[in-house]
Amino acid sequence: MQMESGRRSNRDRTEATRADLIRAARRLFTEKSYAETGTPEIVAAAGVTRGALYHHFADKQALFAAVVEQEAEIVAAQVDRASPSSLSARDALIAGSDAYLMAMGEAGRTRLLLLDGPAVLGRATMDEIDNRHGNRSLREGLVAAMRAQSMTRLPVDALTALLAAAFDRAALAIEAGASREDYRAVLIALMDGLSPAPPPSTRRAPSR
Amino acid sequence: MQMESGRRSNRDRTEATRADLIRAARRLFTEKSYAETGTPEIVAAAGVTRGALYHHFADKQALFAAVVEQEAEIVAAQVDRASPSSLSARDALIAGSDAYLMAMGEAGRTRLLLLDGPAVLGRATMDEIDNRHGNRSLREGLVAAMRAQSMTRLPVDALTALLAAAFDRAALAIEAGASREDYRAVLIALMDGLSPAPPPSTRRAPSR
DNA sequence: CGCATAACATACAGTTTGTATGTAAATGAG
DNA sequence: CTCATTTACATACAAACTGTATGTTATGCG
Repeated sequence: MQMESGRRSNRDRTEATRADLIRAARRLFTEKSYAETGTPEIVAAAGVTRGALYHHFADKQALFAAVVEQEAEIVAAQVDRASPSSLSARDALIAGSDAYLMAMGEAGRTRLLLLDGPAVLGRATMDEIDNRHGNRSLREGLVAAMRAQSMTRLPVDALTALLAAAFDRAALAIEAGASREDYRAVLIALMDGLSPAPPPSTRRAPSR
Repeated sequence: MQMESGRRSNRDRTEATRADLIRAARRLFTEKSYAETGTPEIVAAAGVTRGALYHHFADKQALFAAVVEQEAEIVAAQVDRASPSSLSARDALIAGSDAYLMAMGEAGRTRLLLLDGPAVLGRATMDEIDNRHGNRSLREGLVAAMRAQSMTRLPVDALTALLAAAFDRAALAIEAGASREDYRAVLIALMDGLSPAPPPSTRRAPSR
């Protein structure tokens, strides 16, 4: 039986401290904003000192990047889990869309990923993060749809980026109180519009 | 013949000072960023002191809002001028799109309006500004297209917001070095996809 | 066991922001 | 025209924050 906080390896200490810092920073960055959150407040919430922060991260921005990275991973995982390859291309895209909008409902997440992220880290860095996590499944879904259901041939990177931008804005609008159904309908219409063939049962059936 | 800088009315002084501050701030905010630009630097470039700044603006953020407002007006004016009502609904939308992408090519403008703007002022404020200037013509163009060419009936506000978001991301991508033609093609495809009827001469006509 | 290094904590210097206070110029009532 | 009031600034100040430099304690390892 060894003493509480007796002897920990350096790797464990580092991992724990980094996790504490990221957790505290995430909370504050989402509750307030990057600019309104000071490093003194973060380290107080994490139970360490600023020395620890600047030992593990180059600067405040690097800590923010770590938070954003982690958050993007979580969202991407939720989307992937919701759009299994067993679905048709179109159904997978729709399921993924719903999962994305749901995931972005988590409080403060839109500010983190869609407002502060691009402003603090720059669009280039955010694109890199998105392409590594989130956008991958969207892009694959679009490629699949193009092949399978003969979606109009279009530059895939541009299409992915623009649809992702639309999803992002939808998440923002919904959080701001707009109608989720309205935005969902438009998103689906935008995607269906790219298929030359009429989408299955988009015009609502006469019965009803 | 009266002395240079002899006697100026208060209204003139205010107007001139505000204009100087906004011009200097615009330059610095676009060359660097909101966060990296300090008020001492701004007032030095404007040739006044911080006292003048805080006399005319509540805080740094209010000055930034004035800059953003002015910039949004300029962009909206350029778009409106490029899409006269003499054009068909679809042609007007395309002309407006091109004008928007062109206008957003001005150095630093994307950072101002698309990155720092939303982060500093919040999406709600940016939406309000956009709806007052830029988005109005887009929205009207879409309504016209729905009526005239029978674009699919969709919630107009949501459609406007999502297409605007796509335009914004396109401007960002093009500035980052992506192919303008690729993004232009996808934007047009997205809009055309909303029309049940095949768009006029989308498959390029053999003649001409 | 003892030296090198990693993981912190503490102290410090430089900036920045917003405010409070002071001053000169313009405005307007009489 | 005069003078009191308000406006348009300039200057001084307090608080806060960021990054760095330096000091201390705990591991890693030969």
